[in-house]
Amino acid sequence: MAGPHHEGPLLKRAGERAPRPPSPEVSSLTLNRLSVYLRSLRQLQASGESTISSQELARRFHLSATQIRKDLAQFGEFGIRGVGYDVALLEARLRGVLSLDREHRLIVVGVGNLGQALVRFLAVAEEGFRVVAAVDKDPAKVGRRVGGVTIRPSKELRGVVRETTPEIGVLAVPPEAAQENYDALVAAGLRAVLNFASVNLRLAPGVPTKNVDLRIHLEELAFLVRAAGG
Amino acid sequence: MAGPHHEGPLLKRAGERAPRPPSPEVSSLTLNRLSVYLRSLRQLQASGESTISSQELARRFHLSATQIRKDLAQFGEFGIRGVGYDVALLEARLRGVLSLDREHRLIVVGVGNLGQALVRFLAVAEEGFRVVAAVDKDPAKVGRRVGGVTIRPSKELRGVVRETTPEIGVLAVPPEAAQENYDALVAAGLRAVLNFASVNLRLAPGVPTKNVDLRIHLEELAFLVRAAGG
DNA sequence: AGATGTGAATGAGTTCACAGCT
DNA sequence: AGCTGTGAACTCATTCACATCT
Repeated sequence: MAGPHHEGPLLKRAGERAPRPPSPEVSSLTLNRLSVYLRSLRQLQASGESTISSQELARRFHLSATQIRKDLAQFGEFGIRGVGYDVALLEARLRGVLSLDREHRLIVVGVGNLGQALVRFLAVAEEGFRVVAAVDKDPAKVGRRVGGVTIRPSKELRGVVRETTPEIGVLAVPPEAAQENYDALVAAGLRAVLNFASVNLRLAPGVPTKNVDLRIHLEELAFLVRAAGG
Repeated sequence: MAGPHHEGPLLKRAGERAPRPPSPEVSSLTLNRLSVYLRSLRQLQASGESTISSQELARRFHLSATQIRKDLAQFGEFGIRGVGYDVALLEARLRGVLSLDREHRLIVVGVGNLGQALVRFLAVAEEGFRVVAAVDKDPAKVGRRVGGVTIRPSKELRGVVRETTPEIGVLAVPPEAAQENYDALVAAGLRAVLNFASVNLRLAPGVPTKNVDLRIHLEELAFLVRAAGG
């Protein structure tokens, strides 16, 4: 899982002109590592490094050199043999692969504790993603502004989506409301969903969905603490 | 790896008297699915079901029957051939396996947007886990109460840990402060860490650590949206 | 010389298919 | 008869080892 359990189908196609035409499906694991590589490259860029080998990248960020090369190989040839990778170039390429060269618009559904924190967090920190709308069922919350957006009623979801054209829905409602809100997001035309509710959603085909479940992580740690002799 | 990148080592040992003495290491994937099964069983219990087969469990919650049986097999024999599983019994067993039969104490480090939401979320919603302390570097935040705990200064971490004896640390500080705070948690004797900062931590051996990285999930969805023809 | 990119080998995880119990 | 529990087959992921290029 990252989000561990059931997730949306993975589909093909890589970076636009990258020499990997009808490549096979890319795994979630690989994609998630690309994000990690990208983050690491940004850090290198910030500290002025211009070139790096897979080995050095691995050493500095606790990764595997072979795996870096294998992962990158799925999207093209980005390095120079005998030299390594140009930091700025690889960074740009990975951004292209992950389609971070354009902005992704988000709508947050459910503005409780978590939803509110997510709106603020995303509003501030997350370059490449922008919260364009938020809805909540509770009339008391409607009209309030959070992190630059005004909360609208859940019932108007469809209209809000038409007006603000988000492509990714962020579900932060209580578990019992998750499925209906998920279905509503799909019906409204959202292209992907990030789900924070602790439920096994019945997924719509063609709408990639990732689950983030705090409780699952805590329970894993609870097990590991005891397994380690706690 | 569900939490995608580097994570702590997995260790052995299952449910106390379960007939699986020195079982091999349990994978993160299996553990995370156990959490899902447990959640599903709770729901069945709530709706009054007393017995269920792996097949029916799979059908209702979009899981795999074989996988349920294989996962459970790592910890003992919990079912009755020809019949299925006793819902209440299996629920109790899984809680035992995951060591949810006792309370796990948490300390939250960093009480910004996310940290605050986490404290409140955990304070309210998460049975089996309890936030016993929160610390923050910012003197302006110190002394304020959030979700039942009073924020204390990060500098007093060691003392706070001695007083409140948490076993799991929840890291919700900015990326640049993550490593030092992680190290401080380890030094203070925490047994596990749930990290929300976007960094590749240099992990302490013997301290299981899970990363939850919002940005990684969003980037995966960004890729998938385009791959699906967006 | 030195690093990439990659086929082959290994390992991990899932699914199949059925023996064995109730 | 029906469902669990599990070895065997298979699929997916990682690592090895080296041919290839600069």
